[in-house]
Amino acid sequence: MNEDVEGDRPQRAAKRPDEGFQGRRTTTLSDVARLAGVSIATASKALNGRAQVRAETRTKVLAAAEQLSFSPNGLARSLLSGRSGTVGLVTHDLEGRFSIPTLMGAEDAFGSGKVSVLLCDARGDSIREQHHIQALLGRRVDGLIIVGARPDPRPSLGNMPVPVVYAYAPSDDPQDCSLVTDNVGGGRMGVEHLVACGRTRIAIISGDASYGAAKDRVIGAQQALDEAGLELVGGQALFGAWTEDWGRGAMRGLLAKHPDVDAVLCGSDQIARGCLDALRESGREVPQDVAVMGHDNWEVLASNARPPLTSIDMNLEELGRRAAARLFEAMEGNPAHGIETIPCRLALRSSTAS
Amino acid sequence: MNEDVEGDRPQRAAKRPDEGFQGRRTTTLSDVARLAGVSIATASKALNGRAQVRAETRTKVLAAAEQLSFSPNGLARSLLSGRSGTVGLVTHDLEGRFSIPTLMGAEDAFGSGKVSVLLCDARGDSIREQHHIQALLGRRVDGLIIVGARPDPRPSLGNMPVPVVYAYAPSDDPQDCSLVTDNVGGGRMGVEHLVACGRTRIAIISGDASYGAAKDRVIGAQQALDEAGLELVGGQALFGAWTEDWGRGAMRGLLAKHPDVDAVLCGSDQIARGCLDALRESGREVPQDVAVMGHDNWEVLASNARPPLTSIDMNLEELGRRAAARLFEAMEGNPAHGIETIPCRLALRSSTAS
DNA sequence: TTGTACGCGTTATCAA
DNA sequence: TTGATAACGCGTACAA
Repeated sequence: MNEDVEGDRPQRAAKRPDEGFQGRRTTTLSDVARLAGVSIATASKALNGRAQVRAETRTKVLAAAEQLSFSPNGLARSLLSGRSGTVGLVTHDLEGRFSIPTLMGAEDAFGSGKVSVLLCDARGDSIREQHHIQALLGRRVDGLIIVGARPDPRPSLGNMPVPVVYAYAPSDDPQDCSLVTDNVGGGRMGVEHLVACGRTRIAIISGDASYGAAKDRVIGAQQALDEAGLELVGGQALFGAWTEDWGRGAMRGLLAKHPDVDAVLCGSDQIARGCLDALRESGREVPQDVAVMGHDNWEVLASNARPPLTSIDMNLEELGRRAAARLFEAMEGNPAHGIETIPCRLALRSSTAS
Repeated sequence: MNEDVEGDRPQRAAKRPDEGFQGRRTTTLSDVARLAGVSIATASKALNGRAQVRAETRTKVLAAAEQLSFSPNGLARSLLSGRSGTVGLVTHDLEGRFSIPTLMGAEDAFGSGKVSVLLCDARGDSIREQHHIQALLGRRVDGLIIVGARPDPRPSLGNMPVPVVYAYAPSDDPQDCSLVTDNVGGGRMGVEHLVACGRTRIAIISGDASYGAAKDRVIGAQQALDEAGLELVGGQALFGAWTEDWGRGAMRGLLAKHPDVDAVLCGSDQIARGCLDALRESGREVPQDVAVMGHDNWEVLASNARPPLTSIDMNLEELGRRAAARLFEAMEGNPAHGIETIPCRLALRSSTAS
């Protein structure tokens, strides 16, 4: 049991109380300095590319660092600089469809640089949210992104010691910085596309009326209809649930009462899938007889539909990237206020190709 | 522009060079100590519930901390303790279906306690993976979880300064600790369920043959068929793609050649959805005439199917939790080795209810 | 060009 | 019971 390995300074071996893993101490800057035969300060300057160091010395230090596979301790750096280089991302919809692209966008916008994302799932529970936020603040995150589960306003966190950006679900305080998808614009875009395809007998099968998203999309669609001088088939949008079942049932009812319908704008891709099924079973051809549009552009549903489904894409990744950008700006001292709306995008497939 | 706000110690105001946000310095332990009229050491003890402090003093300190809404600097703590209380989670499939539940399980297992998750998306790129790992190591994560995009073995990261656990995609080094889903067992479970439902003319429509998962599931199914003394309808499993289209086409072919088939085990829920469509259009009743099973238990596909789809659930959340647990053990000095397999679970719905 | 010394915010150890 | 002090690992004035 004599310590004849790693011959250098065995007397430190017993100093650390609680060596969880492998008992191998991580190498520090002073290890590098010692091996290179210089002071810690010089080693630091050499490694950080400071100018005041002789080329030969720098080479020596770099070699030593390489040999010891030195990696500077970010915690120590952060402690010194006052910024941790991390942001907290608290999501309320990790299992769901909406937070993931947002998260990807944010991770994307940060990832390349020197910022890492600490992820927490609060699952719609404000107690848990508070808990996570305290933990993140304790870790001295430089900022927070709060991702909601649905686009309805949520209570503000109030004054926080770091900048906060709300994504998908806006804060109810207009002083906060929020980013949301443009549901009104999405609905409008849907109708405009159908009109451009030459449709005039348009119906809307929306989702759960308790969601602001459902109503907003209908509002936008109605605006576009008005501008085109068209009446909604059936007189009003149909509200129900975000399911295929609802889409099927509603479509059947619609066909029974208004067999001359030539386009259906759906509140989600799931609803649209139900519509497509009902139409096929009634013998209608899509898009020849009836055009169908979804919303969300959920790839697995839209691409695999028969025919593949034209859908409104909410640009969630862009929303995430933008949230990250806004947070970044706020961290630099230029906070934005109010609600910023990210425009939708048309994902064109065959279900409307006129 | 006189500083007559926050009256306390304005002379420090100009000390910090780079006040990104609000110019408000975060309160430190020494602020608390000063306000409470005690030393830093005493304040620390009081806040951490150490015994050697008078009750009255503790109250005083607690009050001061409360008043200043003090939150201890985790970075300083970590620097001292040598553990950051964070783990890095590198995923290769953030947009996909499999990493999210795994991630949730891991977040769940850690989240309640004192560990936070740093998330990185490497997108299947080993360069990016290496980059992220270096960044995480620089942040002194206490461990790493590597989540693959599919269950085929992947190259080991080799010796790392912290414990590593591989989830979903195992490492090719048996000395590493990996957790995977039981694809063989899942296939077996599928056939056993169909046999228990009284089916004897079973066919298999699998996915992309280049995936180990596709082949493994078939192997397990074949074992169960052998044990039941049954022959596979068509003599062999059909391989194709992970799409509804493939499921539809394959099912049609199957019905043409083997109209007496009474059960189909599918390689995924998407494939199963295609099967169901083809069966319905051929006039077959599910499950009366033909039972159909999926794999993955992808809620949005399985629950909304007609009829709702029985599926094999891979227990990915459990896999994530287990990965977190194994990582935790390794961090405590008890690393596990080899590949651990998480059993599947039957998600029973109407498409097989005999 | 190099080295010394200080501070970042905590906790633990000792002495008072 | 309390307080001064030494770490933790690094960057950076300042002195040599």
